[in-house]
Amino acid sequence: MRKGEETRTRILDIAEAAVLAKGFGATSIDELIAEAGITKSGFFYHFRDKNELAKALLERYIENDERIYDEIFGRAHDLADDPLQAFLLGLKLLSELLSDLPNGHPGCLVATMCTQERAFDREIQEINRQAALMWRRRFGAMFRDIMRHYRPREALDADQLADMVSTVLEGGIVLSKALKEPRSLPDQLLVFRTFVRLLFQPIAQA
Amino acid sequence: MRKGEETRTRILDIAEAAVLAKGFGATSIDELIAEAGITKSGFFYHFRDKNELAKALLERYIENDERIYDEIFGRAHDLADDPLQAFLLGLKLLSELLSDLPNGHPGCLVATMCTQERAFDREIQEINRQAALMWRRRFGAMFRDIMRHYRPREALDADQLADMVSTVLEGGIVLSKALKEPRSLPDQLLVFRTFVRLLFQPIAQA
DNA sequence: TGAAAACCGTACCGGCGGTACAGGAGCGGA
DNA sequence: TCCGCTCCTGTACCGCCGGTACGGTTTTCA
Repeated sequence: MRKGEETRTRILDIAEAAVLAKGFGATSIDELIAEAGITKSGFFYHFRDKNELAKALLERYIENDERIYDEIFGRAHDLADDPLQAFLLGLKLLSELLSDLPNGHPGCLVATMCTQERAFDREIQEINRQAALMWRRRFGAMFRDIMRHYRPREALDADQLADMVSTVLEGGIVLSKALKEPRSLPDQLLVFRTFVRLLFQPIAQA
Repeated sequence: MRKGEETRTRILDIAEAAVLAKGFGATSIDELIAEAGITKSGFFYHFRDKNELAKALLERYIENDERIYDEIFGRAHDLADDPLQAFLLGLKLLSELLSDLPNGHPGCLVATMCTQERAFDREIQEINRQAALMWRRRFGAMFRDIMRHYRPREALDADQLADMVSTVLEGGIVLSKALKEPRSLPDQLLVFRTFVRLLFQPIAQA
């Protein structure tokens, strides 16, 4: 029904913000229901327990994440025919999008859930793993496409390069938060972009 | 006194492992004292509250971290005169050290504490920030030294390059955990190493 | 040997995750 | 119109956990 979905979404919205700000353990159900204006029974009507909240939160987060990547790199591929140029443009668009977040990136749920591994069940760990594999497939395909047109100056594995995108994003988020410098994340992404450009730059002749 | 220090260290050892495995919130004091073989009173004799435990944990972790970097890059600088070769060697040594960890990297306390930001007080956030700044200073100095001898193929800021080391390490840890592939972290470090080598590679002439 | 350090034991508090269960408002369809 | 389903509310309760309070005891070192 409509009403139920709306309440459930509201709980997820509130929970996501709280979890990214304070961590999962420090986010209490009492706090969520107070902000959502429902009772404890209402909460447990929607989620069997806190772990199921985590699962729903994670699934929704990953789905949204994928949508953003689809959009950005889709647009990049529309604007540039060449796979390398499209990828470099995508990185730039992503960097700009991250710059425009007023308070910096709110944090990655995948990261928060795997820094607290054993606090969650195996199902969640598996969802997390699949998310990372999806990133690898996505960017791996792009690098393979690039490599069909450009010869890299150094022999690097497409999957490892793909993982580098995730690494820089996750690491950049951590560093931005630690340093309290929101610019670090988009900047790091641009540094990586320079590396990629360098890697596929044709050898200058004459 | 001596005995007190030993008990305190034992608590920290147990806590560190538990926090890295389950997160700070999911680590209970009851659990720690059971494993340490002491009582609750004993715990609170050593630490005023859980936050002070976190602080001690973080400080000890960072200290140890710095010591490892000192050792590895110190050794690299002993083995290679050239600053670039020394840095590249240091990255390789670090990658090898990370490969040799049987169950992969246990996790970075700096990362876990900043993905759970507001669960801790400002003092801890400041310690975290200082740690990230120390990394920047350390690697920034190395890159500046390298740049005095090599002209980079692309104009990149030494501090941003320094941050890239932290980014790759932190991101690699997250990715390794998410994928459950311990090799990812050392591999990512080697990919970064290739990028650095590429960046400072002299332009080939005929 | 004596004082300080390093605990132990016990009792208690409030918050939180979670359970159980009864009941009720609203709403759509037969 | 009333049945039944969704979507909750209200109340009571449980055990774990962080934390406090405080008196007593052992251990250690000067």
